[in-house]
Amino acid sequence: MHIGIQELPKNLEMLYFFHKGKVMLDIKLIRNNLEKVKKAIIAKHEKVNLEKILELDQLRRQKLTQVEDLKCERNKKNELISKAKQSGQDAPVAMEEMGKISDQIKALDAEVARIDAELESLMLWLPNIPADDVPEGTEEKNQVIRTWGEPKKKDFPAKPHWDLGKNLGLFELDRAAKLSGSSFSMFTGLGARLERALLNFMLDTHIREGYKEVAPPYLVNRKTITGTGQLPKLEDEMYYSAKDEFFLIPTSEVPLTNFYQDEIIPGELLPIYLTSATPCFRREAGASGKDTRGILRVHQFNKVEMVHFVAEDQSAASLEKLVHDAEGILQQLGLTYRVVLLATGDMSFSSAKTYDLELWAPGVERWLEVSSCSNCTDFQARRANIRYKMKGGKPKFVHTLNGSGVAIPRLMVAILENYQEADGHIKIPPVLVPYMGGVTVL
RNA sequence: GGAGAGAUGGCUGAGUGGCCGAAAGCGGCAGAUUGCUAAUCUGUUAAGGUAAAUUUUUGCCUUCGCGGGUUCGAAUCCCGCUCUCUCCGCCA
Repeated sequence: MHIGIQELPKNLEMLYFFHKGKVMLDIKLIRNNLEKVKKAIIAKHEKVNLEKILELDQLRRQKLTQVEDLKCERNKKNELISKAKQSGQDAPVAMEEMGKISDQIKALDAEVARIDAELESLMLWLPNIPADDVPEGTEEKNQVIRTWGEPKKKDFPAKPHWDLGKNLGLFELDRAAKLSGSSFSMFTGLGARLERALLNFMLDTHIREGYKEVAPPYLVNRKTITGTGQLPKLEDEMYYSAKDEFFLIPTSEVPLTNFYQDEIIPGELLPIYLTSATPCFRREAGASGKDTRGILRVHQFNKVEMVHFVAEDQSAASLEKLVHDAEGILQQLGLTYRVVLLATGDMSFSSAKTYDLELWAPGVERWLEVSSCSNCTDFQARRANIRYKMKGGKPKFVHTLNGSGVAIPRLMVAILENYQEADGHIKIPPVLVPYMGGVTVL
C-alpha cells in the first residue's frame, strides 16, 4: 500500500509544485531562531501552528534516515546483482531481498512525500521576520522619518480631485462604473494623456538610474504568485481565472521578482535593478466602504515598480537607494511628501522592513500612500528559488527588494489637487510638459 | 486546435535496461612551463537533503523537464502532464 502524490487532497497537491524536498522558508532558521519566528508571527497577526511544523520536521528527518538506510542497502544489493550478472551468474536470493526492500522504500518514500507536502503547506504561512531596526507594534508605532516640502493649504477653497476631474473632463467615473462596476476608473482626454506622461516620465527616470525596463505578463501562474508571498495569504485579494489557473498580477513586483525564478544568477551581475509599468488588479475584498469616492481605491490601476536583486550584505543599503529613487520622482514633480517607517504590525507578509511614501493632497486633506518600498531579504528568494553564485563560491539566496515608483491614481490625485489654480484649471508640473506635447495647463 | 520532433551538468552533446552522477568538447578554477597580451601540458569542475562530527571535513541518500507505472534494477521501456521547435489551421 502506498500513496502517490496524485492521491493527496487537492489543496496539498497544489502546493507540491515546488522542487522535491525543497523547503522554502528555511526550516533550520526556524529551528534555530524559534523566538524570532514566534514574535514575527504575532507581530504580523498570522496564525501558524509552529508546534506542528517542528513536529513534522522531526518526523520527516526520522523517516528520512530510515528510508536512506534502506536505499543504501538496496544500492549495495544492486551492485552485487549487477556484478553477478556481468560475470554470467545469477543472484536469485539478492534479487528477492531487493524486491522486499524496494517495497518498504516505496511505502516510506510516500510517507515522506506526504509529510513534506503538509510541512510545506504550513510553512507557506510563515511571514518574513522583521528587521531589528523596525519599531515594534501596530500602525500607531509607525515613524515619520522625514518630510519633504510643506503640507500647505491653498489660499482658496481647494477642490477634491473628483470635482476637478469631472469639471475638466480628465476622467469618467460614472462611465467606468457602467462598463465594469464601482471602484473602476477611466481617464479621458488630457487626463489619459497625463497618465501616459507620468508613466513615461517615471520609467525614463528609472532607466536613467540604472534600471532595466521590463514589459512582463499580467497573468501569472500559482507558483509565481506564491514565490513573492501573495499566496497563500491573499488569495481572496486577487482576480483569478479558474479555467486557465492564472492570477492577474496585483503588482508588477510579482513578475519582476520572479524574473529569475529557479535560476542561479552569476554573482558579478549583481546588483540588478528592474522596472516596469503595468496595471495592477486588486479585488479590495473587505475594503468596501473605504475610500469610495474618486480614484483613491480602485480595482485596476497603473503603477511603475522597481525591483532590486542584491547580495545579502547589500540589501539594507539597497532599500535606502530604492526609497531615494522613489522620492526622486516626487521631488521632480514638486510634490510634498513624507517618508514613513512602518512598524512590525503594519508591514506586509513578505517584508522585513518597509518605508511608505505619502503624498500630501490638499483637496481631500490627507496624506496618500503612493509607494511602499520593502526589503524582503531572502524570504521571496527562498520561495521563488532565486540564488546567486560568486566565482568559486556556493550558491546563496539573493535578497529582493521592491518599491513603487510610483502608483498612478493617488499620484494623479496629488497633482490635480496641488496644482489646481483658483480659476479651476490645473498647471502641468514643468518636468511633464515635454511628455504632454507642450501642454502647460489643463 | 491538429500532426511531428525534442527536453541530459554553466554551455554543446554522447548515452535504448546493470558500478552512468553520467563520455567527449567548450567554458571556469588551480598548478606547471614557455619570453610575451597567448599557446601547451596536468589536475579539478553540479545542486539539494540527512547524520556524525564540527567551522572544516566525512558517511549516506536524492536529482538526466515534471509526475506516475513496468522491473530485482530505469537517463534508457510504458502512460500522463508541462515547456520548446517545425508544419497546418485559427486569430489581435
